[in-house]
Amino acid sequence: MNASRTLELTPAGTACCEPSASPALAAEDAADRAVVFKALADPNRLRLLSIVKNAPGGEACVCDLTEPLNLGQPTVSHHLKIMVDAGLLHREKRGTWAYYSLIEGALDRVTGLVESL
Amino acid sequence: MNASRTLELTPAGTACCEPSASPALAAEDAADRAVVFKALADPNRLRLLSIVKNAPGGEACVCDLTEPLNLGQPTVSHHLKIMVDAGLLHREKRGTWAYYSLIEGALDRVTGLVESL
DNA sequence: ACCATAGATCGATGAATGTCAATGTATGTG
DNA sequence: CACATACATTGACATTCATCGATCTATGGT
Repeated sequence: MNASRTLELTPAGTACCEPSASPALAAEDAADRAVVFKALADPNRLRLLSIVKNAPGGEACVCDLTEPLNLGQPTVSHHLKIMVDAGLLHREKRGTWAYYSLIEGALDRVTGLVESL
Repeated sequence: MNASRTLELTPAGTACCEPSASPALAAEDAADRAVVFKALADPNRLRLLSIVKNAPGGEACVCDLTEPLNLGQPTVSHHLKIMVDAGLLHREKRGTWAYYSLIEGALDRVTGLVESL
């Protein structure tokens, strides 16, 4: 129910003052974008993303990810969830395993967020 | 003395185990990229960046930035410093004022970091 | 039904982060 | 020189975050 770039400016009902236009990103839009960059703002998450993206078949399960990063399983699950919530990764449960894959066009959307600043 | 994308893999002297290659981002490379994404991972910094980028003349001083974001001056200075350290912004002191401007090609370099994952 | 495995979720904890008030440092002006 | 202005730096505080151990929830195999 999200993922729609609203692109609204001056939310119209923010606080009390500053009624006129601001030539910047709207606070809400900035917060939305920050969620995505926050998901990329951790070295281990970048490595996870890299492994998943370049994995054969384009997907990897948690058990494949915990060893190369030398992280505990709960930590890896936590990082993956953050990237799923940010709209970067897709999670598919098959049997006992959970396969994570890069969402189609997600990285292009990130570059769009950068270019449209 | 930084800003050089090293692109080295398997730093060769990390810990003790895992001598073989890992098909992921090297830890050091991931850490370097995370610094840039961390600089973008805050709503107020994104708004600051947006204001600076779209400012007439491509530059803005701190006094122009503290009001539209409703933040204190030390906070704005702090955010700007983070983006300067990340290689996104350039700082030039002219008289009493400090003018911040987007570094040439910085955003393109960011998109490069995303695409080369 | 029992057990093993894969993964998510739940606390806890130490580190990093965003924010501000107070102070410090230049630079310009009288 | 004295004073004001623009900004940086410091210290403090509250919040967020990354990580782990322990536990819970499937799912599969015997």
